[in-house]
Amino acid sequence: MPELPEVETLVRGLRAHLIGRRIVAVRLGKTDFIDDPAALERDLPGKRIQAVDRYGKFLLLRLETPDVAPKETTEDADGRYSLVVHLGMTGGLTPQYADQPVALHTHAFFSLDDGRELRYTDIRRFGRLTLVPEAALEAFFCKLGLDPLDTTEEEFRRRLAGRSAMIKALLLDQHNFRGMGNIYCDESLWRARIHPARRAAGLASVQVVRLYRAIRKVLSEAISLRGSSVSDYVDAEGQPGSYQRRHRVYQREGKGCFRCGEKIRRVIVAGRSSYFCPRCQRAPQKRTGQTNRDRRVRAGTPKM
DNA sequence: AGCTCTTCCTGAAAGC
DNA sequence: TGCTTTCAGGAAGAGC
Repeated sequence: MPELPEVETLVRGLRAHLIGRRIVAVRLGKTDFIDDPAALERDLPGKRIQAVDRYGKFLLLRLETPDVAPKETTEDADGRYSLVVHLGMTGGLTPQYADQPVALHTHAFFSLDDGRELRYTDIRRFGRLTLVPEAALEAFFCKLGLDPLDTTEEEFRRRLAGRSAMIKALLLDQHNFRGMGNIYCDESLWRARIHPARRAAGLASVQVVRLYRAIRKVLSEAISLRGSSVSDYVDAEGQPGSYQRRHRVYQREGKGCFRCGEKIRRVIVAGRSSYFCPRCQRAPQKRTGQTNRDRRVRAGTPKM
């Protein structure tokens, strides 16, 4: 599933193919995951791809209208849009020659001026395609949290301070940090030796620092290995990544921990399968005879 | 406001 | 063997 390292790898690959290309036609299949299909068909043809960027797990094709007359005074006269793409679980974006066979579940074709077409495939259609005017881009992204690779230790600590939610839920929530999904949360928590169900507010300072470093290490190693291919993720050339070979816990239930040999276990945390080592990552206190009220009081803010 | 659970979708894998 | 059920998960939205 595409998370930060996979989207980053795809973005880097797409740049070589797409920058400077012009979209000449748009064809759509199923459109229930596209915010405004008519807008894509109407506004994309003629636009030139000026840049390809990533924001969290979002991919942006930055577009402009070539040779636009400055005297034109309609609202979108400068033609500055971004096609914003979220790959969801199974989304893929690959440039292909028009005569190459079309993969199943291909729902969007963007014909380019070099005879190729950029194809969007998405088996489960958890992805999203939206055309966002330049002026609305900031608002579109304003709710997203910090990029973990561009965050200081102090900012990271502050973002978790006083939060009573489980640490994994906070890391998965894109409003806190943008880009991490199930794989990289589990891998980072294993590396930091923190159980996914631990409450953020209950973590020791040293643990928070360890987590901060673990996340950055895991994400940057994953980028350098071109991401993890566990289901069907492939890059712009259709090639899989190789970070899945470095996974220490993800989908390793019952296998030995790389640190201590204990059998990796799986529990549901934040509605997700969560893999961890029961010896290296100590579970939070059991609820033995403790009432809900006791727990609320203990998790609350410290007395002044 | 903060937190947690449910829902969407398809195909692979497990269960009977 | 063949059919049915379960599971996987990003993020919006509901509910507490």
